[in-house]
Amino acid sequence: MIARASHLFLPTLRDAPADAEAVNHKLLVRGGFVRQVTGGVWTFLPLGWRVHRKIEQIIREEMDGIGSQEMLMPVLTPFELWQQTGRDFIQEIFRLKDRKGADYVLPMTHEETVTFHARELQSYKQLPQMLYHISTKNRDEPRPRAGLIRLREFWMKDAYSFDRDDQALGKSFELQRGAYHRIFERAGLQFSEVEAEPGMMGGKESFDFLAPAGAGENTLVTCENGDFAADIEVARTVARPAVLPEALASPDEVETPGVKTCEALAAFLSIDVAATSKAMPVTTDDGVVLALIRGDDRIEPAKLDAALGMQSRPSTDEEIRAAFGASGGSLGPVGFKGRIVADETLRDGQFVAGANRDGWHLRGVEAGRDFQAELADLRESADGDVCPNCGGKLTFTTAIEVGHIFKLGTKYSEALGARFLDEDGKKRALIMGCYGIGLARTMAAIVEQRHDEHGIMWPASVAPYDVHVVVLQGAEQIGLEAAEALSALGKDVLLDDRDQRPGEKFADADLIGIPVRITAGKKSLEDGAVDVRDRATGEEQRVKLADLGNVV
RNA sequence: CGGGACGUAGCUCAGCCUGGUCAGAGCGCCGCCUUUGGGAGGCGGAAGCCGUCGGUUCGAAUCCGACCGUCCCGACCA
Repeated sequence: MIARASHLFLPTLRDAPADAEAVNHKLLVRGGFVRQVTGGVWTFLPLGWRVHRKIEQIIREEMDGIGSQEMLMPVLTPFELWQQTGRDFIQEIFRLKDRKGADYVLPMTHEETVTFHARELQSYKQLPQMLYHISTKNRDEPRPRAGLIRLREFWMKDAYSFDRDDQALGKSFELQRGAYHRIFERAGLQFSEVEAEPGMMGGKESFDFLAPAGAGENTLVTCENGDFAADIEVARTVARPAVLPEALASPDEVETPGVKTCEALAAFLSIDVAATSKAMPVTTDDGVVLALIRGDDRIEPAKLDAALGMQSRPSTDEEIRAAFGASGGSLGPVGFKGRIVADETLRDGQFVAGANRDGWHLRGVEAGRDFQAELADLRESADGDVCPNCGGKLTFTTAIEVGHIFKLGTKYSEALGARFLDEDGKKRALIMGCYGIGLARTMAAIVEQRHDEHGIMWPASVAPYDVHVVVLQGAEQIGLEAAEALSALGKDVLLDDRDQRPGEKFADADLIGIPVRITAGKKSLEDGAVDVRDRATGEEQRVKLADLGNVV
């Protein structure tokens, strides 16, 4: 196939839009792949849609390859289904009414709908089943951002597995996991599979596929020795040991006028900051809870909520006053009547803590002796932590969550009554798993990972065209012949036949990032040949038309 | 939803502080000429309700207010 650039809607730009910051945003807009219609809502222009469809096709092939069956579920969904599963409270769901006043949602995921259909599975003999579809999702995002990374409308591949028991679910899960690795490898993406938070999905086990990128919403923690990778929200890494002062037989009150932070406290007492403790009061549905971490740490909210088993938010000044009788800066666990959750780093040893009296602290406070607390991993992994498996050095990388797989269990099947008869004649709820991939995010991640100062460098597997033939003046004939020869070999060819200056054509070619560029110009014409250039390496060689098939 | 920045031509921006030839530039676009292996050059041209509404003023892109929108940080987040 040959596409003539002179006829395409391919609006490349010399400048990036002023409000673009993320690399994927700048390059995809400049290259004429996408345009924003409004916040978080984008059109894929012809070139961008070709890439999107390439990614889609890779996913489709790998899904089909593990026996997952493609179908298509509607976007417009009765709200009633979401009420039945108890997800009607989620803020991000787009809601609308029809003219009769009936409620609908534009869902961000299709558990409800697919489970609605799964009610037709009635016997263990029909299991296992894996169903998927690739289609539009909507989320009423409070803040879309970073180009194609956080959108209000996007395409997703979501697959769902239905099994009779946990063991069978394990098998489905492994099939999906394998397919995910193949999909991202084929898409030319560098990624890590990590343990993750299930979030609003519910369920027990979940893994994220994180692609390191210059822009992204996740932080990937990896060990230099390759034996550890986790999202920072769940990373259990090892903190540096604290230098603790001599132990005291009981807590000792010390006046600390004007000391409000742990750093100031440590300096005032001439001790290691890690020998202090930081009190973080949070408010939950059950009232104020004290979260306690080491003075040099920050709290990881996702871990805290997981430890609490409920959502929390920082307490207000009034709530703190009422609960502690003191203000922030002098809070501590000793004498606090409510629930206390302390980080594991505070399990052993004595720490300095607030005295719940403005301007005073306690030295020699010991968990278990001076206060009772639940111990949990609450701290955010920090620079200087080491690998929990081997003690190796850790690196922290911004990453894009391109995929995620969950073991859901029976949450949706029970809520919607999707049951089957097992061999023993008993009715059981289907055991479900769900598996998602964000298409536009994957595309954005590829751009983030594979670009240089001139533009994108698509891997061949997802490039919008296989070859970019740049025709310069005086070489129109051989350029067309080259394009036709490649087309006859089954290649998709973008033929730049525009009446533009060479520099402009080359710059556009670099920007668009098709892996192979062929230049037909007077220089090569003298040899009856064309110049074949690798976009990624910049290597160029002169090739006779007859030999093109061996090179491209 | 909190904090910050911004909104002038298709894109990037100047002008605003100090109201009155301020409707401007570069790139892009259209026509002609010239040029052709890394965004050349010349001549001519089209193009903006200065985000919207309201207020102040003899007069508003410019000052004030409200609203809308976009981006960034945070909150939030399959």
